[in-house]
Amino acid sequence: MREVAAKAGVSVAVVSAVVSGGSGNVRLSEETRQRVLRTVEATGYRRNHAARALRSSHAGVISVVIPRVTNAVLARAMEGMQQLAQDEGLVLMLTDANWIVADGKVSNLMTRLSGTGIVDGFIVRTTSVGNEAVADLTARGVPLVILHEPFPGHDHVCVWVDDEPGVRAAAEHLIELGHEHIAMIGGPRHDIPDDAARSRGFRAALAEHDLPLTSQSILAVGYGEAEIAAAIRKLFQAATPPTGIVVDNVVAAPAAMATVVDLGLRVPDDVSVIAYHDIDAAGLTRPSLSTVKMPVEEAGRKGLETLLRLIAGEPAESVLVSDPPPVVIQRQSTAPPSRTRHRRRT
Amino acid sequence: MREVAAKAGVSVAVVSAVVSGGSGNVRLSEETRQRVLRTVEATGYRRNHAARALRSSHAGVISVVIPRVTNAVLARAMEGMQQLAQDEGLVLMLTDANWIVADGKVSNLMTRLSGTGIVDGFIVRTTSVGNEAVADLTARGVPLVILHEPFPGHDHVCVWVDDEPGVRAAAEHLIELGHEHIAMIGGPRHDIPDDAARSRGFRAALAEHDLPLTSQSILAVGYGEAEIAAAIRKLFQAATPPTGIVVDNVVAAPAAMATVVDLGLRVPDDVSVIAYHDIDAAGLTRPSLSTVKMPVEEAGRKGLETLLRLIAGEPAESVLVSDPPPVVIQRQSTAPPSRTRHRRRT
DNA sequence: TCCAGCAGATTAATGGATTTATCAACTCTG
DNA sequence: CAGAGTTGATAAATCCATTAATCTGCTGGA
Repeated sequence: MREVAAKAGVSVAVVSAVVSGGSGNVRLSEETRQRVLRTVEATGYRRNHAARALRSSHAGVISVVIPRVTNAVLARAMEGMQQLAQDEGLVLMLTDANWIVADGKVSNLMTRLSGTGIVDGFIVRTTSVGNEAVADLTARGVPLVILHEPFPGHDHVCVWVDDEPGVRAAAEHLIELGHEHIAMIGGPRHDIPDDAARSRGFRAALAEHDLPLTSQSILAVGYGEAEIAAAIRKLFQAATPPTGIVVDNVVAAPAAMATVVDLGLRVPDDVSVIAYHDIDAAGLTRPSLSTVKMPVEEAGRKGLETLLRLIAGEPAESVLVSDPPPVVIQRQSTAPPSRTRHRRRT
Repeated sequence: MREVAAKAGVSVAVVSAVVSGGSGNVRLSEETRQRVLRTVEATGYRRNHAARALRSSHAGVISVVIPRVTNAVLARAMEGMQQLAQDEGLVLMLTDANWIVADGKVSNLMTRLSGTGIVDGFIVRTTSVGNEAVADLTARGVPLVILHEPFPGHDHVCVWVDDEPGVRAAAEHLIELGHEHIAMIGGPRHDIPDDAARSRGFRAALAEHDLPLTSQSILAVGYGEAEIAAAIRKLFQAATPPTGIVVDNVVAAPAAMATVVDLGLRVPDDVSVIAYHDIDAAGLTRPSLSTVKMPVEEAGRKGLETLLRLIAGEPAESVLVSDPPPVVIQRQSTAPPSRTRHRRRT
């Protein structure tokens, strides 16, 4: 910058003002501005952000940590954040949570990023409040927003879509089609206690239509292939297997569908399947997958908005985004139950 | 840091040495070390990375920019990078290329990150050398590695898997099963000129077995759903439609399979499909997808390794990783061609 | 004519960690 | 016991951009 200033025949303060778009009480004539800009171009000057961050204690970078970067639902949330980030001149930095846990102890990312200067705050997706990293960060007073419904008994700032009406809409779709035996599957075990939103939504839908709810109706098993497969098999070993299944997250749907097919059942003829959350890929399977579209982009945007408030030192509260409301997107995987139930081939 | 130094009764230089693990010619007694560490703990001191980066002109952050963060193949590459990053104490920062292109002009990310201080270098996935951002960065002398085979006539540093034997293995798998009419589909148009590795691999396999290669054998259409669908339809409008298809990237497979199914064709009975690159999700479709597994993790790791060399100012060359060699993973989507060809239902 | 006011620009302090040069005190060695 | 060598630690320069405080002309109004 000193070099640029020298070549342009001005002081560094002027260069700084030009480059950062007018700062402090430094006023510039248009002519000087242009001359400096030309010099910047000519010298190939690049602003040093470390220095900028140091001086202004504001890095302009937000770290987003999610369990799997390939998760398409969270990618949609990030798209929402990105719109706002763009407007605010912020950069989003995505990290897979699995990358930052080494030998059971939490991260690198902690030690490297939580310090001042590199990132201004965190947006984290955890399904468990027990997460060490999150506890540590909040304890240190680092601005942090969790993409999840609020955890009862904890005062983390949480922003996410409202799962209850979403899952309820999924269940109601099946009920409206005429299904009477409906089960729900998926979700990290600790994420679906009896009072969690998804569970509530599912129960509410069934209760409202006087449908039976057994101990087998809700299987919370995590998103692992093997677990999902086992759960599906379990469902169809029951005396009255379901004719409709709500998969509580679309990312668990492939494993669920595969198992259903492997059991010799046809979708939707023998079983209807609807997944919670909508992603593009749902339209590309055969049968394509009916889903419930949630305001995930909006939640992402709201999450960043909330984080920015936190960073600015303003008070911020947890929010459940419910606008626009859940929309059922019917594709090929849901249909009225057939009269003649097919028997499992094996 | 000054505060910590004061409380521990030492100078800031000592604290710096303790925190950064011994630097310069500052020697420490074990006793002092412990005392400082305790003070750091007690005061909740967090190292300011902006200052650190400013002074040492080394941020410890690598920016990875890829077209779609949900791309599972690239996620595998990132896992490879991550191993090395962990060892080196580096942080990887992932950004979706789509997020950083605003109004057709390139980015935010450019202006924000390419300056010194925030990131030390870039690993970029582009399939086109025309990419403005890449050209700009390399012109500015920013350390950058492209995840792609080398672009003829350009001297970018490129690291990737060797597509030629990979695609050849895919085609040979079909040939070994007895297929004689084979087509290849997918890939950005400009990514498959006649002499590109994938094209070469495909041609080589066919040539070696004296199989016909027509103008319809290789359709490079990009990864868009609609384009893929149109290409597949085109294939089956031909006089002698293929009995085997190589989809040149597994991320294009869902759209391809969906279209095949929609045409009333059965996989693998009527058509065998094999995809280039292996991802976990390939095992979860029904029929599950045969693939060719490439050393993608290794390429990712090698890419970062090369970037680090560049950052250190050492010379670095483009590399095509070919160890371990391609492995065909046969699942349900490939089988010998059936004698009695099914006709398209519609 | 004189001064207030303003446009346009400069000076210099600042942020926090790193690192070289330097220093004090102590231990050997011949 | 003098001088060399070592250990343990400090002072101060440095990295680069930001910005509050200041300064210089110049213009318009009284």
